[in-house]
Amino acid sequence: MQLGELEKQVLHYLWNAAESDAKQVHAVLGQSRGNSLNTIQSTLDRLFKKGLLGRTKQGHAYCYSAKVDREALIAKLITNVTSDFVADGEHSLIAAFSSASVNLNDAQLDQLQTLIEAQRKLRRGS
Amino acid sequence: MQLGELEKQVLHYLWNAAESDAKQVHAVLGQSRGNSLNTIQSTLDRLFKKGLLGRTKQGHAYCYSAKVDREALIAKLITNVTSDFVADGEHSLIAAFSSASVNLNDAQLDQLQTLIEAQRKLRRGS
DNA sequence: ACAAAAACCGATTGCCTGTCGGTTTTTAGT
DNA sequence: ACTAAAAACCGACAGGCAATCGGTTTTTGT
Repeated sequence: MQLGELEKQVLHYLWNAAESDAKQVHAVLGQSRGNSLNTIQSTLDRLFKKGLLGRTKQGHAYCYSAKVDREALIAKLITNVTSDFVADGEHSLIAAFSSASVNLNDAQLDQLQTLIEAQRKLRRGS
Repeated sequence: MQLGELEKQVLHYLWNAAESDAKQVHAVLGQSRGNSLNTIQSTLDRLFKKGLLGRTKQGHAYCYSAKVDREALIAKLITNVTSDFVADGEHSLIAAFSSASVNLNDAQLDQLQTLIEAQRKLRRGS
């Protein structure tokens, strides 16, 4: 699944705003980019069809809201883009880390370790 | 950077084979897919221009070889696909990890921790 | 029922991969 | 150096997807 520039901006917007209809999104994004309301509407519809947004008829217009949060989307994108290169049982993050670890500084290594610990704690808890 | 199906297959091939010219790649991939030699040549050239393959004139023909290994490509793809969603200063791999850590099993967490340790040891050493 | 608002449809553009035919350049052998 | 074959290069077209809207149909509130 490929995301275009406008689609990304819309997602960003909906992660930080309350659920909005096309008009509202257009007021914020479309105005500054010079898009027509229709363009925004198409984009919202495309994102909806991709399953990234949810929508409900709110009186007059559809109200859109993010269906997947930022973290879930990132995870999804990673899986999509790497799935052809990872073997069963392997995880792309591990493969990526083994090649990228050199580029991480000490603080980032610490950060990663902390995240691992947090994840471990989470599992022991449940 | 988007990778097409044939491009992925070529990369897979070159990770497992010695450096090859178009003819050799065609013999293995093109034959079974019904591609012309030209198609393979174009694909090799496009991958070269993307910086994923290296090539040297070997007597008669260009000999192509993978310039980035599988792990590095995975890291690159992850960075590409996530960069629009991570804040400045944040490392995309770390952001990616915090997004996807839930999908790692215990063994994979261990593995990651081992890799971090190895990287740390490396730094203390030099 | 009617006017306004919103949704929907269809067309166009631009970018990228896959696909090759055909032409030019390079190379090896004599 | 000449020539035939091999390889590289060029340009074109199809197919897919995002962006972009104009115009038409449907919905909705009064």
